[in-house]
Amino acid sequence: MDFKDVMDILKAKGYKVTEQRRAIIQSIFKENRYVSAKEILYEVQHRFPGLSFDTIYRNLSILSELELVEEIQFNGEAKYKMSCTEKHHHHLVCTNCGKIIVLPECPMKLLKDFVGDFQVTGHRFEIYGLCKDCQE
Amino acid sequence: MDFKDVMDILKAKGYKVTEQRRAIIQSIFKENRYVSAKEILYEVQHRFPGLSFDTIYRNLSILSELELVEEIQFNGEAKYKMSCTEKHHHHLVCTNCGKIIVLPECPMKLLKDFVGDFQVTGHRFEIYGLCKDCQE
DNA sequence: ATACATGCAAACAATTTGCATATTA
DNA sequence: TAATATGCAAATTGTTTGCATGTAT
Repeated sequence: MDFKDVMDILKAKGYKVTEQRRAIIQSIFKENRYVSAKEILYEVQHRFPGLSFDTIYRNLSILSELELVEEIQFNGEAKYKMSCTEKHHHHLVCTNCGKIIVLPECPMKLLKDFVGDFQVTGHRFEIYGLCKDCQE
Repeated sequence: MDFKDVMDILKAKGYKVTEQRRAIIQSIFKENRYVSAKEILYEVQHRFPGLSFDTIYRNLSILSELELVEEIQFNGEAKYKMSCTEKHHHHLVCTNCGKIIVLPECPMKLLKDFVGDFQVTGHRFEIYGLCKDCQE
């Protein structure tokens, strides 16, 4: 899944291709890590000085609805990256810069038998740390 | 670790034992699940009609600092439960009422070899679902 | 032309802070 | 009495919404 695929999905759903939308999505794609609305704004404002948070949030909300982005909370602030479409997997996440590394195993296999009478709707597994560059 | 232990730790750190603090901490203890600041307020306001969010947040912040509570984010809202002191473990969490069940395995054992040059500071593993009572 | 997008300003909700007063040790 | 806590009000931060205008189809 690349930039063009995402835009095609949006088009197919009736959403329009605007300069701002392209810039926002490209900006998220460019980083292989989780970015906040604020980081996206700073990035995109170079080209679109008038661009504001509403537009970013509205676009993030559409992308989220269509599951085209993955969302994570870092102390009360949401950060986003484009969804991976490879098979189900988990991440090692740098808590400083948001950088991610894909983990090779899903731990759910260990736990199939322990959910009791819960109706499982999802799970989250993330390892946090500092990447090489952020270890100062 | 019970209520008295927590109060003793606070006392030892120079924090004072007030009626409100006791009520807040007791209210979190009483529920074996994650509760929000709002839920704590509603609970405790019966006995302390004047009690306000600032006091709850200030207390949660102290408890968090001392790692006496565990925190989780449910769509932008923080929820808390008293820390478990048993050995390291993970939870099955009901996304509707915050109820938790302790899981018997930590998946980190599967993944020791894959962290590369990350300096690991922590990990999170949670299974989400609906508990029996919330499946309507 | 019509529907969807944007930008502005204003609204919101969760959380935090300054300050005067009250309470604990 | 000295240090910490509380309550109030107001500020802050992240996010959302109403509305008029602009732009893509």
